[in-house]
Amino acid sequence: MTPKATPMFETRASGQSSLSLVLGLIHEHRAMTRSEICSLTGLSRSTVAKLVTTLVNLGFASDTGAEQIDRVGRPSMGVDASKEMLAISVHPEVDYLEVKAVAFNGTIVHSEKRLYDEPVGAYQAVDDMVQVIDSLVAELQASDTNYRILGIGVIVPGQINSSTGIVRQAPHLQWSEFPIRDLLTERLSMPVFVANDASLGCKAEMAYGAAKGATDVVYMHGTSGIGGGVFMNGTELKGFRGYAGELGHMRISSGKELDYSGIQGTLEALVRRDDLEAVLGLKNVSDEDLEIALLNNRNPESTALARRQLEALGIATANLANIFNPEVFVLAGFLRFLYRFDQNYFHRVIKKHAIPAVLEGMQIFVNELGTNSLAIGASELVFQEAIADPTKFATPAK
Amino acid sequence: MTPKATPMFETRASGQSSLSLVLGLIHEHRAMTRSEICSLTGLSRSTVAKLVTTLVNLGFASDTGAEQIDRVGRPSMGVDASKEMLAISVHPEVDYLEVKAVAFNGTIVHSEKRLYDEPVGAYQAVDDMVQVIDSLVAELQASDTNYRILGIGVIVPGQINSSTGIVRQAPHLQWSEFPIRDLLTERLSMPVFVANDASLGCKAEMAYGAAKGATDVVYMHGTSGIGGGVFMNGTELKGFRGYAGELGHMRISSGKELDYSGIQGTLEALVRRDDLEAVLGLKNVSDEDLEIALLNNRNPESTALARRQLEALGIATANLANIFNPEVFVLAGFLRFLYRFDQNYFHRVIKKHAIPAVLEGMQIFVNELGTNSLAIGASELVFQEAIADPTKFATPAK
DNA sequence: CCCTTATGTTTCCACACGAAACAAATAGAA
DNA sequence: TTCTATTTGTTTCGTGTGGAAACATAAGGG
Repeated sequence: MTPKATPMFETRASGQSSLSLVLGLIHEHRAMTRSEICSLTGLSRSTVAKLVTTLVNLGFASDTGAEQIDRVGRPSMGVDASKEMLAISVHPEVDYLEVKAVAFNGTIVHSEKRLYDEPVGAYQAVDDMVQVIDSLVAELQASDTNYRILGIGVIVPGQINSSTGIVRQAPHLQWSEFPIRDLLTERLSMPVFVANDASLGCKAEMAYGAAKGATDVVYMHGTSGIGGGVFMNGTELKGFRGYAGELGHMRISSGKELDYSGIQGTLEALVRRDDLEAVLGLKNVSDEDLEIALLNNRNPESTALARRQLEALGIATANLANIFNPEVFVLAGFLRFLYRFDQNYFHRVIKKHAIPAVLEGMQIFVNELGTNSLAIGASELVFQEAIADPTKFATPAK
Repeated sequence: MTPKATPMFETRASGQSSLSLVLGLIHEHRAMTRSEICSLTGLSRSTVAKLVTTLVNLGFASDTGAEQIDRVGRPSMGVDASKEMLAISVHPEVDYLEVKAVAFNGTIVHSEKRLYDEPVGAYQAVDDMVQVIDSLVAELQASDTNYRILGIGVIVPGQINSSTGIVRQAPHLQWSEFPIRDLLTERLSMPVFVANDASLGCKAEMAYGAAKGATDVVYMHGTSGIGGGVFMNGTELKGFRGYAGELGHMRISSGKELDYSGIQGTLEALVRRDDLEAVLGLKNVSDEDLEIALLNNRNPESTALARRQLEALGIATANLANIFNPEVFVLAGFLRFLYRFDQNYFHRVIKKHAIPAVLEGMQIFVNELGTNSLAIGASELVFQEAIADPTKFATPAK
């Protein structure tokens, strides 16, 4: 019964300060005027002025001159999100390692890809990451722009516990129980954040893509398996240990087909990219080529298979609609063109299996963001942390 | 592009003020000392003193004398959650209308039940509610204790849009598109909050029952259908329009059995209370009687049926575990004794269909709270609102 | 050139919270 | 009993966040 010294809650900071609020808006809009900030936040002009100047001093934003013409009244002054504050995204895959640098205003400042002929082990991959990032950091610091790096965002194609930063299982990479975050933090001496690839794809689509403006989003990404990301009321569903969103393992049929985890009748077992390749006589082709082949060669076999897969996907989608009542569904990866193959049929299946109430106003989209989507999601991992506590991430400025 | 006058966010109040924080703790603990508040919140003694006195002035708490002996140092002063601040819970069902008054400290101050011989229409039900509540209010105000009523919490056995307060569909009551909240608000001139019964059961179990302390909880309640409630990271999953959590309509089999909504192969179609009654030769018996019959008459037919149902329930649970990665599952209603019938079998089914990571540390419980669980959940609806903004709900005090 | 409108700027004020010094109430030791 | 250590309540004062109001400034329109 001795009173503990450690408080249960952070007294302040739970209340997202106005500084964070404004910084978040600037990041989201990339550029806006002071008066827009006033009307969006409800803060007074005096307060906004103070906040913006501190943000400029911290380096998160830059003051642009008076903008906007053509309206009565004194023109408001513009604020831009910083082009110099960076987050570095790291994406290890079976056959490559991709590293990008994303600025606070969303532009991709740097992008490089190291190809692998054969799979490398987890520790080797970390060595490579460190090497690539170190040389990138050196290069950036040598440049004339005053770049400052806030942290690293790692994109993991597998199950990850985001609070401990340990990769639980990444089947394709063949990593398991790998403490990637701590290893990188130690060797890079920068804040490192780690998340699942589908979750990051969803985050990016919500920020700047198909699900822009929506707060309740379910995202399904088909590669070899089917990964998922779910955001409810604007925040990600993480679950107890951080493994929430394993949508591919949902069982929807009593059939005996096995998925990659050896579980029967799951979505992943019924909707398979390699089956689509096989029926079209293809193997290991790119998404683009598979899309063209599927949409342009409509023969009875491929149509039957696509329909079977669409039915399974539709049942899963209806289930998820009943469970989550999302505003937007986003289909990415090969689900994107499976959907396009016959979207009317897909909608019919959903209508049959979902209760009508949850379908009201629900929208289904395919992903809009292309190759940079994961990098942007990973940068968001870093930036959201910085936005939550701008002063912590303050670099002394030159 | 004209700047809107209405701010997107409430500037303050988004940051749960310390006043709310402390009030929430007092409500949760029912009684605690000032020093406990200090150590739990990390607030300073001076701040806690100020906050507590304002809460006492607002009527949410009462100062008790110095308590706790047997330890060195000046004894800390106690604070009790108010016994006089009330929320009224209203529960319309097919054959009864139940109204209770719950105090801010969790005690049930009043409880009454009006039985119906035959189903009444929605408007008749509202008339009855108003009548019962009006006379209850009169009675409470006549009493010597200085009761103050903060609001009404309505328990709806059906789909409800909690933001608009419109009952979308309540199959048993045969209500549909019924704007119950606005009707009651108008006629009672008190804040009225409305929510689904399963959601309220879950809320109550999380606050004071089987799921106490957990933040990620999935709750399934079996009556005639199967209702669900999901809380992730401490907040309820509502979805876009507020219909999230329709767990009973999850499709888990390709069979042709239909559920109450005419959808095939769903959990609700496979796990049915009336089938259990039928195999035991019963009809319209209470949960208690059905539990006794099921657990004590283990014949081959009932065992086979219960196992089939347990398998379906297990698959559904595994699906939900994959999707949500919850910390705690709570089974209520007839699922409670279906689970008890053979919980080992149930666990085996789950293990077969869920990915191992999500089962780590996951616990399955049956509901602990009894008859007052829904009333407590409904009161929580009102109290949480009051806690979020105590000054708004301040009654002038006598 | 004035008037209206919308914005930036400055000053002052309210409020929430904390730190520090002091007072009070306990248990245990001398 | 008396003194000390310990814990908590109380009071005072300082700090930081944000707002209101008055004023200055930059547009467009007559």
